[in-house]
Amino acid sequence: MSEQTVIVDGKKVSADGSTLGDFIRNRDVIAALVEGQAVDLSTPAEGVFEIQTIKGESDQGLQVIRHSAAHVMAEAVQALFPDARPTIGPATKDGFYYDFDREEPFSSDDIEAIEKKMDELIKADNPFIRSEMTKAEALDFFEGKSEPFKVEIISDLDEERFFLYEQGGFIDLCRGPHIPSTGYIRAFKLLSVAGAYWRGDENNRMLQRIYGTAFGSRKELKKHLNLIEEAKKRDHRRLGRDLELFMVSDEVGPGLVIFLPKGGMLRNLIEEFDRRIHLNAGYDIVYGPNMLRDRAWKISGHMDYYKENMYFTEIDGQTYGIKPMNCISHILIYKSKVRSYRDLPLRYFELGTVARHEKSGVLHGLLRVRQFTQDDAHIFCREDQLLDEITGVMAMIHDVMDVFGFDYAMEISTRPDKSIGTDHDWAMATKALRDALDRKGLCYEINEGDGAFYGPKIDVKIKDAIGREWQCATIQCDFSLPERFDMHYIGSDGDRHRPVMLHRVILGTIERFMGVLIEHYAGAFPVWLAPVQAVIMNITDDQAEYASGVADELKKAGIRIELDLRNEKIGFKIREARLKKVPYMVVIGDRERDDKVITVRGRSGDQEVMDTRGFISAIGDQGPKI
RNA sequence: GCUGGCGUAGCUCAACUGGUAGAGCAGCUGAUUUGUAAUCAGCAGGUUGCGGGUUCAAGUCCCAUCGCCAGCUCCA
Repeated sequence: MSEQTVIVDGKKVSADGSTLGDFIRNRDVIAALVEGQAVDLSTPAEGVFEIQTIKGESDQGLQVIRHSAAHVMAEAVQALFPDARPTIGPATKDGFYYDFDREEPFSSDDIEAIEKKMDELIKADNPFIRSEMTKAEALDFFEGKSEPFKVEIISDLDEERFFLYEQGGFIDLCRGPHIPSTGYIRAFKLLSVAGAYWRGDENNRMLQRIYGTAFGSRKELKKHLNLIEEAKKRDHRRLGRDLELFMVSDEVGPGLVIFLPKGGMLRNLIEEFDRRIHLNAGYDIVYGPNMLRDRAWKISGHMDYYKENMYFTEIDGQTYGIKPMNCISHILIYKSKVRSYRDLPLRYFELGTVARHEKSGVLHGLLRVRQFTQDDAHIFCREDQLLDEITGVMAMIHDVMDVFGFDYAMEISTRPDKSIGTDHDWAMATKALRDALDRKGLCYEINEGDGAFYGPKIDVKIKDAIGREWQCATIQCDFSLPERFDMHYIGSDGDRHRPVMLHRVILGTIERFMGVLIEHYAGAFPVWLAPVQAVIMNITDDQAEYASGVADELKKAGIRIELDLRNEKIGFKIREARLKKVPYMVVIGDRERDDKVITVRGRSGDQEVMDTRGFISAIGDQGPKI
């Protein structure tokens, strides 16, 4: 061992050391970056000149801690349940999991026992020791341990060197890096057990996945657990019931939503806004029927590719399919007469209600249902108009998300292996999608090969209360349907040409959008969306008449109000209005009646005395400027 | 659809190892006329999701079915 100097986070550190860890005297540091690569602190220091430290609180550090926690969990499971075969156990966005193959399911008692065992293992502070094997050695080793899943992983990988990590008595195949020793895990919690298919394929065996999370400190962990609790309070299914927005009924069936009066009002406000922006953007409003003869679905290809997801009925010996999409009618509208190149683009908009037979396990409140209404439109244009049209749609999406205050992420999905359309079509359309985003300077991810078989698409995702992402807006190019329905227009050259077709939604579906919206606002909708904008409440019966007069005046001005004349204390009425998240409470006592004014109390508790007219104009100013 | 968990009053939850289904809130009635997050009292509310079975006896145990929840797969 000889003295060596390494630059650690820009500072020179000299030490007699053989590993990177010898140059760091800080238990917050759990790994290091060498030439941009994350490595263990046990990595030999020989030949290393400069490192950056990775601390437990950093995103990268959390990943390392969580991944290591997964290993410790696997060790605990192996110790307690030797029959459980380990498979894989990565870190995730906010935790980790490990999948096991075991006949008997893990019970909540088992989870508790595993957690306890992990505590022991962490206390033991066993070091993570890295070693290396050739492919043959690794295969031999895991075959010897009867771990078929590891053997499968190794066989499928096209690499020669394999790395293993050992801590305590547990050895796992792993690239690393890991924390120096188990004691570096300062705060973790196991959260749930669920099934998961081996390698994510539903044809494979179902494994048991144990979810957990870990943080750099107990405080951070507690914060995270609180966040989950808070998110539960925002759950749109709970708020939907508490605020009397919607319901689902066993008699009606799963995935079928009934909107209650307040939810109906909210929906109506959203739809009115939606129609308005589409009219402004040059769309025509159209309506198609909810069921169409099977002949139409045969032409569209749905009978071949989408039949399992459709509902059918028979009328006069003819088969009809309930529409799972709105395109067919729009195409038929296009084809109802000969189109000239001068007519294009044509934009048909419909709040179209569709029905899809979703698998029972995926239904989720308003976010995943079996009958829903899309704010759907189909744009038919010439190739040279495609970029402008996509740009126009992106602008609408931007404006609408801005109105509601949503952050969103975008993805472009490109040509899949199985697809139709020419190379020219795909290249041209994919370029148009990219150019539209680039033109607006928007960031996006590319999902190679994830497009529809009939064309590339842009997906827009917004987040719900607990960070789950939901697809709302989407723009899809379609080379299939114009072909199948033999659509055309007459060009300036007098020849027939095939139009380009875009499917697009802005809100996506009204149901889902409302679900995300409820969670986004935690039920406290902005004034322009609030089903009830104000509750008028009197203090005693003496002001009932005056309060009714105020209520009439507000109602006449189009303000959505409720009149609370019940024989209850004002504190009780205010409490109720607050629980219902009503934006304004109009309090009327003797003072207000005598002075012919009202006292308006906002959500935050601030109050202002004003006359009715002033209140009306204040509320009227709060809608989006469109 | 798959794996696991769970279904008790409108809502939130009780009911020890099988032994007469309870409470709070909401609702209704009455009293109270009240100034900014819960006034008091009384009443009513259930074939324990639905259907079988075991047992002297089932909310509780078993089977089946419907639904809900978490995750997986799929998807707007």
